[in-house]
Amino acid sequence: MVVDQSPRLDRVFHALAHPARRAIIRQLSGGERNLSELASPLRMTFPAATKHVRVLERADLVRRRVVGRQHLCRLRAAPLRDATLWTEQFRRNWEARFRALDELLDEMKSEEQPRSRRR
Amino acid sequence: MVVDQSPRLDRVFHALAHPARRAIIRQLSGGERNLSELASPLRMTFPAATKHVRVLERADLVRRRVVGRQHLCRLRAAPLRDATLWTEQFRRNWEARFRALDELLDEMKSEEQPRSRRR
DNA sequence: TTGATCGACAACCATCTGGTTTAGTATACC
DNA sequence: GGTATACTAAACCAGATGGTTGTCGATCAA
Repeated sequence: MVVDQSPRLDRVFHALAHPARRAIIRQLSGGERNLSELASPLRMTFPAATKHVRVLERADLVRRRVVGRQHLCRLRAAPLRDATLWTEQFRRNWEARFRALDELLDEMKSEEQPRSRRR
Repeated sequence: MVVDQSPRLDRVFHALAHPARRAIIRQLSGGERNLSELASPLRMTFPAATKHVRVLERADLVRRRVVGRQHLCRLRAAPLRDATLWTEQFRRNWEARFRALDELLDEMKSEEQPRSRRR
């Protein structure tokens, strides 16, 4: 494989590369939102905001369902996982430098579920 | 914070969004390479390839040192860590969907260092 | 010193991005 | 019915992106 051809990853990383789209993701991590709710905190017009949502949809980071006149959006976790796994694969070769990351992730894991340690 | 203003993350995710640049990163995960080595497997001209390297440098994913007429590039892990941490922060809200990721990461961790389990 | 190699730089081009404004459709509400 | 609300779609624009070709400088090696 000469070049890492993966249009899916292209779209995911590209979607994450804009602050407005990361802000949308952050909002959606709190649950479903309609387009007006997503657009209002962004410093741009409504059509511009919906374009960003569309970019997130193309990356499959967001799915929408239509309820009446509202378009409710929700976050999809799988592409975030793919992005993480891509970066994580280099940890093998860069272990020393990544040691701090391991500890951070372990902290996050234990903060989030202090009761049930898996494995 | 209205919008997730972080030009550093912008640059990192943008750098990761092109297959040629991911291929360069993959090559560099095997150790230092000069520009010719990085460019040759890519299906494009040399100047195009060096532009991609420059994008990676702007994201601080790559640093170069000049030795004679060769420019040796090496990977920097910190920005990859930042990217991972950004996506990981949503795992709290999407735990069930991310459970599979935890297991995969644990597998990678144990494959890579089967002897010393930290913590 | 000559030639080959490694790389920078500039100019150019097509396409994509990220924003706007304007106009239009469909649903909900009084 | 009439009006506000939620959203789409199209046209337009400036600037960024991703590629090319051509020219040049510096270093290594014979």
